[in-house]
Amino acid sequence: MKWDELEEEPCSMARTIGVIGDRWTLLILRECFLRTRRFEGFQSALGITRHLLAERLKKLVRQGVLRRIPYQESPKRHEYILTQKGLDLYPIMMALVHWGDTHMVDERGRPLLHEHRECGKMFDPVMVCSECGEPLSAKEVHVHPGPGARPAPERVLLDKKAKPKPRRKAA
Amino acid sequence: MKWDELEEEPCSMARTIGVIGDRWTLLILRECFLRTRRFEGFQSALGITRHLLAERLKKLVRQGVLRRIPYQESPKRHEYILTQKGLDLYPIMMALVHWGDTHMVDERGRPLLHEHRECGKMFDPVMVCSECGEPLSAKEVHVHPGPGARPAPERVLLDKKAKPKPRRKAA
DNA sequence: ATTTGACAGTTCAATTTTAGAACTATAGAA
DNA sequence: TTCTATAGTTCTAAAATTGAACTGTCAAAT
Repeated sequence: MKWDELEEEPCSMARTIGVIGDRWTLLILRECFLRTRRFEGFQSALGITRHLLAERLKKLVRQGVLRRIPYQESPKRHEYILTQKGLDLYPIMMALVHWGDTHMVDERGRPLLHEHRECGKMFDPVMVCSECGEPLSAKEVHVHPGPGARPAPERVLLDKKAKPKPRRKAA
Repeated sequence: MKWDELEEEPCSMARTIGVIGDRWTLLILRECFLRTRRFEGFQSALGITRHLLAERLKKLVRQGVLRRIPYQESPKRHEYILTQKGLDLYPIMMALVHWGDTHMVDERGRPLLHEHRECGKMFDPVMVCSECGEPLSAKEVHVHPGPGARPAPERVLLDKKAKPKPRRKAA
């Protein structure tokens, strides 16, 4: 599968993955949220090769996640700043951090704590329903086709083949 | 950077990325949440090469995100089921979908709608503070080192170098 | 006036990953 | 016996990534 194909898929997750779904891009975005703005800053913080960094930054700019803003003339220098589209990635970042905090910490505990300015407390992010405010879990959610739904060709194929499905003696 | 190194980093996000931070793994997990359980199911839904699929499934099992459960003897066949650790990835998945819904839809609209069983309504996921319940945004959150924090070697280096930082004439 | 250093890239060979396709193995069904 | 379904494994070619060096601009230091 080529990368650009992902963005064409009738699936919001696939499209998002097409934009930010690789290791380096996610780490670059982490740095963005930690206030890194310049090429050298990203490079030395991450140890990414300059080649890849240049490429990834270009892509993020092309996608409208970052904006390339001059901060100096002669020689021309630019900073990479999160757009609103980029800032909207925050829940994804926090969700990644929180899962790591929950399932990937060692004896030493969490590397970072997060303080909510509004209430002044250290917090965890919680994902809730926009309608009733209750916390969400996979089992309470049902999926329906939306207006942008299209049958994926392979699925159609599968469905057509969906014969009686012989179940053999269970384990 | 090697993949295993990511899991060693003093950063929950990097560790999470080490486990699920590549295109195919994320797409495989999408299928898991859509109730796909078997090798062929993943393969035909995604069009991933069988080689990579086998590898990714193995890794997810090793990481405790999926469990490999026999559903049939002779020939031995297994299903891949989300563990609790895997189910806990749900907020990440929803955050990815929601960003795509917000920023990557075409004229046709959303490919999928989500219904919350509790309240019966179509919803969007919202990330809120566990302490005060208010929605979160990047600017309201401050980061502090936690018990598991370690100075990254490169950062230390950077800090030492952090000289007055000559600013040249602005743009 | 020349050298040094910071910054933001670009280029290129070597290595690693991924894609695509074919192949293996088991066992029930036709 | 042959066909099909399932779950892989193996192999080569193509693509992506790494590591390291190189380019170019300008300010500051010598």
